Amino acid sequence: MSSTYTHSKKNQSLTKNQRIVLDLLQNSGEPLKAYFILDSLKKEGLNSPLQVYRALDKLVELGKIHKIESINSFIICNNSNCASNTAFTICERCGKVKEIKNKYLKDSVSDLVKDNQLEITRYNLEFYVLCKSCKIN
Amino acid sequence: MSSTYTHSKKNQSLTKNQRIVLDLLQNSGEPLKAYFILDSLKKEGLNSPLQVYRALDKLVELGKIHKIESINSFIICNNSNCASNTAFTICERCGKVKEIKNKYLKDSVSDLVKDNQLEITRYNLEFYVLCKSCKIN
DNA sequence: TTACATATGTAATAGTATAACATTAGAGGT
DNA sequence: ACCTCTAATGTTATACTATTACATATGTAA
Repeated sequence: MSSTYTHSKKNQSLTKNQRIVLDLLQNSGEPLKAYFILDSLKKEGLNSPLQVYRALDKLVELGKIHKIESINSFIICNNSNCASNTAFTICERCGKVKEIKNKYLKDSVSDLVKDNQLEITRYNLEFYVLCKSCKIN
Repeated sequence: MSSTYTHSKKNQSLTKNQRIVLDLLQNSGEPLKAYFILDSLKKEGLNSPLQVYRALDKLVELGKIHKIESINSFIICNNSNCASNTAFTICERCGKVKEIKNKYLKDSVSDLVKDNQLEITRYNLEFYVLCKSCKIN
């Protein structure tokens, strides 16, 4: 078996471990934790935490997924080309996470931090909210 | 010995554990990790992780310190009244963390997220930068 | 003083992530 | 086809971060 494993058209050039982790996150759409991913993919041949973390690290580096720091979870990227800059809303009540899609966000954000002694290389923004359905109920 | 332990004028009404943890963070000014705090305060009578985490939780709740999620560290609050909203710069090279002081930040930030289906209850913003001295060297 | 909420102390354990090392696979050049 | 280099893998062990559970003590207010 080839290790680039081009079973699906998408996610070519990924290795098998990277692809099955990405597929799981893609199919889920929700933030998943590393050890949950490990449990879910035992049957696919993932045996150790390190295998999961290595795949996750690579996928984060490629911008295909993001880590949501405050909940130690990983989620499929909902944009394109946002390997370094991320912004999420997290519902305080139900925990639902959505990636904020806003191509102008980066510029706005840069304006916020006006200290020209430093340059922003990347950012991670986590907004806690009451989501629509939790607001109603 | 009273458990409110008003040794210093500041930080009155805190318990002993809360006060020694806060004092350490105040004197340090840098982000510290929970187990580092534990080691540092062994001689003051802190014996277990839980004692540290309980003090940290309370201080975060009071807005006296903040947790920097992406580095699992805690830092003294550099503002006032920002129990729920935090913004930091973190140098990619040297790791130095600074809290962003900007009383207009909250309004600006709210404008960024224009989806009126949801309301922001709090936020945590982590900007990775090259700090002044790392930029030069 | 009673009652209640909050904080403490302690031991055990759960959850998250990386170090170290040996091995294998893929991509490019000759 | 072969060599070489880089990246990924597999495995074991361990380090780091945080919470559960339970018994005890303290502070505050009726």
